Amino acid sequence: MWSPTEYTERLLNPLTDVIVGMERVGVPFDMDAASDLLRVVKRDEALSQEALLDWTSAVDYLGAEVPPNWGSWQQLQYFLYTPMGLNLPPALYWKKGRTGWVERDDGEYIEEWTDEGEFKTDDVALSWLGKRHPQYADCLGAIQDLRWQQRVRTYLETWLGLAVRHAGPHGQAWHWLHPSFGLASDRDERAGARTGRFAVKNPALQQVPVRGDNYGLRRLFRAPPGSEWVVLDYSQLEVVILAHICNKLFGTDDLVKRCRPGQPDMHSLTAKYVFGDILGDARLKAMDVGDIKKQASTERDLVKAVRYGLNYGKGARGFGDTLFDTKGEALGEEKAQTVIDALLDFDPEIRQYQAWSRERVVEWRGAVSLLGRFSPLPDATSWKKGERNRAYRQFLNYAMQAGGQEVTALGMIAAAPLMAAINAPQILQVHDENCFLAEAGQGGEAKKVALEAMLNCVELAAPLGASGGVGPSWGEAKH
DNA sequence: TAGAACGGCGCG
DNA sequence: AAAGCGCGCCGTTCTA
Repeated sequence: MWSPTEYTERLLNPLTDVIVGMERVGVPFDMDAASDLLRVVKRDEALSQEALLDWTSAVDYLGAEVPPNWGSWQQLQYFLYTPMGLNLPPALYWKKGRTGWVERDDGEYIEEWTDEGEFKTDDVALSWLGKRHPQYADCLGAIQDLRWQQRVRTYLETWLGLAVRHAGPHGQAWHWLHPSFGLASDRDERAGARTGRFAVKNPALQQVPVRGDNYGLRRLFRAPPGSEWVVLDYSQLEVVILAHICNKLFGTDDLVKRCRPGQPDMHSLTAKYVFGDILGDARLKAMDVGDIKKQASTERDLVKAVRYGLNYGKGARGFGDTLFDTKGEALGEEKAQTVIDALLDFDPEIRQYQAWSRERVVEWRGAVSLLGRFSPLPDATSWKKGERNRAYRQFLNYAMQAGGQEVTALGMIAAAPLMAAINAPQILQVHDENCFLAEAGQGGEAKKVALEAMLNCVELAAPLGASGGVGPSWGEAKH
């Protein structure tokens, strides 16, 4: 733990210098490719609109001349459930309204909820409806497509509107985006998150689509001719932090061992254990868990999702609603609890850490980070159970998220002078990922230098891991 | 008519 | 659903 003075001098002040450097250099952006892509997206968007127009006329929008505005969830909801007459989705897709507080027999106050309310129209709900009503699957799919296309168009228009042209660190004229890091530039003066993570705004480059992106948006963030994009990611940084914390608290090293280099992939190992050894044979059969899949993903992805959800306090109720079997039905609380128990049996340290956190959050009414920052959580002693539970979940998360941010910050600080020496400045940070711009042919060397700095910036009980890549753009630099 | 509230969704 | 945490941002609808 560091003193406030140490924290300021060794982390906050030098981090500010790195941030100022990133703001000055900017993020290279391929405007020509973006303009071309914008035309493509607009065309796709028009096709989706056209397909939907057929649907609206086919079902006769209850006599109204005007088709729904697909950007309005209220109008969409009306369209789906009244003119189209789709069956009601299960309870988990309802938006419920709070009616008040009730005192239970044991004196505990809990919130009371009503089933009356509006239907959700988010992506999960639309997918559910599409499965339940195959004859409307195309229509619902077109709505989902249109939403994505509209979103992508908005991204592109925003970036195109913000890009400026000037010479980069290696001398070439190119287009650049200059987001604000940390302290925001608009009316919101918050300096990033309470956990210490900082924000990247105008544009929000920490949210550039990557999962399921069919347009290749990250390829638009392209190094100028004569430069190369270098990216490095910490591997499961928050798990490493958790392993370190457990080692310090309980003297155990089960998680630590699993982070060591040369160990089998953590999530695959866990999946094999949870679905094979633990949920094998009798228990597996009894709960029909052999069919468990999270949409089309693998058991590894499911176990990974459960591990991260658990780390942040997600419970059987939540997992029961967000994990699905192969039939597309929600797993349910009971089966989800079985999966959770299996993972906790595999990693007893997590159970220990959760019990410890339950006590500490009440005692401290706050949480402490790896290097000693304190985050107040006064709700830990609220008379409302929901607020107490939330404070507990925030406590769980704070240790890992704040710790991860501190490690990343120290890595950036350690890398900065070394990268300056080889003319490869940092241009972006996305929580556990650092991007640099190297001179052509120097990407490999730059990657080595940055990796070394990132891995050795702090001494933890569990070893840090990272991997990286070099390429002409952000999208193509991935390993 | 500007701002707040809300749903929805992008990322780690 | 303050039943997984942390953010920013967009469009629609509500409200002062």
